[in-house]
Amino acid sequence: MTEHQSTDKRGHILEVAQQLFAKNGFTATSVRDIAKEAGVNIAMISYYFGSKEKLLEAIFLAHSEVVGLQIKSVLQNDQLTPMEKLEKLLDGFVEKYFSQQSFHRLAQRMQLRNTDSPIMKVLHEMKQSNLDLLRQIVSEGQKKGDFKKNIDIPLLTATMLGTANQLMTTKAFYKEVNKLESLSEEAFQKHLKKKLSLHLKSIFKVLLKHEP
Amino acid sequence: MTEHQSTDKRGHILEVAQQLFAKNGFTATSVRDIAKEAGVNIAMISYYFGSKEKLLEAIFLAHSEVVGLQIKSVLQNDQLTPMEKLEKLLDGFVEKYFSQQSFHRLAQRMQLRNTDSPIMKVLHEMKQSNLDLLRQIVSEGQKKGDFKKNIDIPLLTATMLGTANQLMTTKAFYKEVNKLESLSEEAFQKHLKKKLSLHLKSIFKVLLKHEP
DNA sequence: CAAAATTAAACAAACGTTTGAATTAAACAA
DNA sequence: TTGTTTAATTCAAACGTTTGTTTAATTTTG
Repeated sequence: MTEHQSTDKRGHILEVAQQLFAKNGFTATSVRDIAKEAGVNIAMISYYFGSKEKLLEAIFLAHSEVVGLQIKSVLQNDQLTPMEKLEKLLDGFVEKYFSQQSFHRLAQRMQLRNTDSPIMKVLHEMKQSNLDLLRQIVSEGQKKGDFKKNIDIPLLTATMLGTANQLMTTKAFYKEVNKLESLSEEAFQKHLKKKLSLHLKSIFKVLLKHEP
Repeated sequence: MTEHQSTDKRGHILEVAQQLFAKNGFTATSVRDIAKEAGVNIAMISYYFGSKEKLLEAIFLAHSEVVGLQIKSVLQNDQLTPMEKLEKLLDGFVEKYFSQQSFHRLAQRMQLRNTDSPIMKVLHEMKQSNLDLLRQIVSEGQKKGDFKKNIDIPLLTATMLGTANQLMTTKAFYKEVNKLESLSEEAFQKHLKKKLSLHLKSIFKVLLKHEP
């Protein structure tokens, strides 16, 4: 999308492949489809990545390198309350999710496979990182007495990611049901992002906070 | 699973195909895979269903026929409170989800496709049915003054189905994180079912009820 | 000039589907 | 019950495509 050929052909193939894999699935996408869409010769996939499977792995490896960076700054540096940190975490999650929609769609597909491969390792790390971060915030909130005890954090993260996934894969349905067809795609995305963010925040708040 | 060959070969193929499609995906599952697993000749798929694609449609059509039956009884006949009806709805959802795991996994895959086909029509009906049912209960609760106004029901259903989907596709992760490896598969499923049910109930309760 | 990048062509393997013959089941008449 | 006929089912084999990958020659780059 940003860079174009000639400068970074490998990166361009990676980007195009991610889009197609996300849209149509790994098996349903042929290397010829990718080559045609990227404007390169078929043999370049083998040349740059070795195989179609390794190309898929390269996509996930590329994403694993940028994981867990912007998060820590939010968590440790500030003197925010646990609840404020939680809000920042959820905002960051939604923001990242929306800016990487095709990757998350692809990740959903790969999760359904449930084989053990370098790909699942990357996904496992991402989930673990989400989990650890939330655990830390919740733990802090519990020590301060702001949050309940006995929080099932894996379930919470399942709701977070699951709601985002479900909303994204059925956004056409959501648009139709809420009669939002008149909105531009951009405006709709913005609307959706805000809705999801508020929704997750209210769920998390209410499940974590003590009854008044 | 229940019936076996000779009596209902068509149904047996349908069942086997659902399992394989759910596990490995539509494109990644060959008609030879299905035929071998079902113990029939390859040509029988064309004979009974016409094509691989029509076989997939037949799976969804079979599920569309059993939709929206047991629900209405829960909703209309009783003199339950809206909150009690909501609990029954969620219990029914979780129960049905767990008893039809492979279908829901397959449905998740098809939802990611987002093409318009008879399959998406069936899925659309199912979502609509869930939505309408919840809408009715919520509306009743609002009239009685038990529930808040301005509930985003599509978002709620996204959380319901999304959480279930996410939990199911990452249940190995959930098992590992919660150190439940010692449990038998059966016991683990039971544990998961109860957890999910309570989790969804508390989310729905707290998002619907007025602040005390 | 050497190394890296790019290409068209070809490869065997796997794919969904069809064919036409062989087998089994059902229907019917005696 | 028989024997005969018709339809439904099952099968191995083959069909034409498409698949991912490789080859070997060519072009571009440093």
